[in-house]
Amino acid sequence: MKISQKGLYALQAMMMLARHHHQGAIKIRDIAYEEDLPEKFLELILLELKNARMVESVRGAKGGYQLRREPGEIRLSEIIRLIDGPLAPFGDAEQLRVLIDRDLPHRALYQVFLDVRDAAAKILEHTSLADLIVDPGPRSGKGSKRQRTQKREAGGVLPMVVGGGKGD
Amino acid sequence: MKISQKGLYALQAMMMLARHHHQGAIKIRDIAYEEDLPEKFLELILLELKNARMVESVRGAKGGYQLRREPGEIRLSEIIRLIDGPLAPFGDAEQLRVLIDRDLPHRALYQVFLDVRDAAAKILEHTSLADLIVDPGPRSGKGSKRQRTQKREAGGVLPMVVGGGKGD
DNA sequence: GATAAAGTCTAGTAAGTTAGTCGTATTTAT
DNA sequence: ATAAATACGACTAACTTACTAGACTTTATC
Repeated sequence: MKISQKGLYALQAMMMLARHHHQGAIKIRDIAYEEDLPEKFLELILLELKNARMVESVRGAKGGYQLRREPGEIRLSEIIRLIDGPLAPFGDAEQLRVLIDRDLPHRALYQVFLDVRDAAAKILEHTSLADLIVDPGPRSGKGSKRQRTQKREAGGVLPMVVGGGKGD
Repeated sequence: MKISQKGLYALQAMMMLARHHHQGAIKIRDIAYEEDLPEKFLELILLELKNARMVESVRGAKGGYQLRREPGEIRLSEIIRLIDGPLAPFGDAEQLRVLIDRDLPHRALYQVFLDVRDAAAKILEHTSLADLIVDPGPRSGKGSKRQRTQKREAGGVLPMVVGGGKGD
């Protein structure tokens, strides 16, 4: 799985919209300005996010974009899959499963690929926009512990050892 | 992290060489034939693997390629990093660490990217060619349990829950 | 020492992807 | 009516990917 520049822009835009959630429609220009993204390109990205029903738009003067769901309900995996495709490092999960049971000599390799995609999916499906936003400004007055979104369906614990390798 | 076609070819070629380890130099044509890879392209790949000192070549008639180390000592992470670059889904680990401490508004996002790369690294650094080979033919007469390479430096257990998500 | 079988190396290239831009049309608040 | 906004199609330069071609070098064998 590779996150493109476009994918990063999408994530940044979504984070920005999450930060300004419930402040009504935000116009492209403001998102572009606040996140320092190329305006015209961002326009295309937002259109895609809209077609995928993650955001909604208000047209005309005073228009703009806003999230369609609560930030806590929007997972990073959704955004990444939309813009950059499957999480697997090669092909997609379905294809890998087929190869694992049909390509005998290479099945162990494909199983490793699938393990990698499962590990990535576990992280990205458990992290929502709400887990990323730093400070929406001095608004809602609850505590501010940073924690990870738990899954509704089939949730397991996740170990998540963090300070692993050193190089890359 | 994305594994390209070229990266897959490299892994297949290395697996083939692991299967035929200690059978002397194997010629490009035989690797290409057995793994069904484009011969001329494979040639370039093997050259890269040679320059990275993972394989060695024997020139001239009766020449070919062979692994420079035992299959159990060659990790998938090495091959993938060589051919397809860093394991991180965006940038590389070093860059992500810099962003995490300098880009305040996005640090949580970059931390997630780093977590994903750490998870991938943990798997790929603990899996060697020896863990992938199916059957070297009826040779060395020991048992044949499939297991994962343990790490020499700073080894920890790895949980590795396997049958995770369903789609991609 | 000629020949043939191998790896080495430099180029080139067609097709696809990425990261955008431009211009126009449409919708809506004032 | 006008101005402010999104919607949408078309285009493009630069880069990357997945190769192929061909000439050169090294070595075993007769």
